Amino acid sequence: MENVSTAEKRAAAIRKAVRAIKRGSFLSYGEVARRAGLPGRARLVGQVLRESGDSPNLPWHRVTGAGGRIAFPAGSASARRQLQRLAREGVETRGNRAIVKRNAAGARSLDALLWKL
DNA sequence: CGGGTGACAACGT
DNA sequence: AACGTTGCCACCC
Repeated sequence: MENVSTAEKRAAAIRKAVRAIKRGSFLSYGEVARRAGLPGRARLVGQVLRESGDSPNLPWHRVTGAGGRIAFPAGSASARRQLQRLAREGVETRGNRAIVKRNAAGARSLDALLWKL
């Protein structure tokens, strides 16, 4: 049997976490990393998604930057593709970002305050 | 070995 | 909202 490198294991954990994101919702790279057991490895998530390509098996479009920000340059083909897929799942979008739902109390996250959403 | 880079995040100004 | 800095880690010169 071939040796499964730690890199491959981590990639598998990340893809699993991404597949677990429910339709109509989205998570940040950092949150995906945390759920994959790799806290602080947000960049690794991006790297794995990039090399994983666009598989129907992997809902990469449900992974956004912090606060729903789309990681791709606004207007780029990839950004539009991601926004369109999110919108099709019922996620509200505006500009180059997905709108983060606020809780019932109307409280916004600390980051949302920083980003003036 | 050292430095730059990147589908990032958090904090400060 | 816009930058600059730092932390993070895999890769590539």
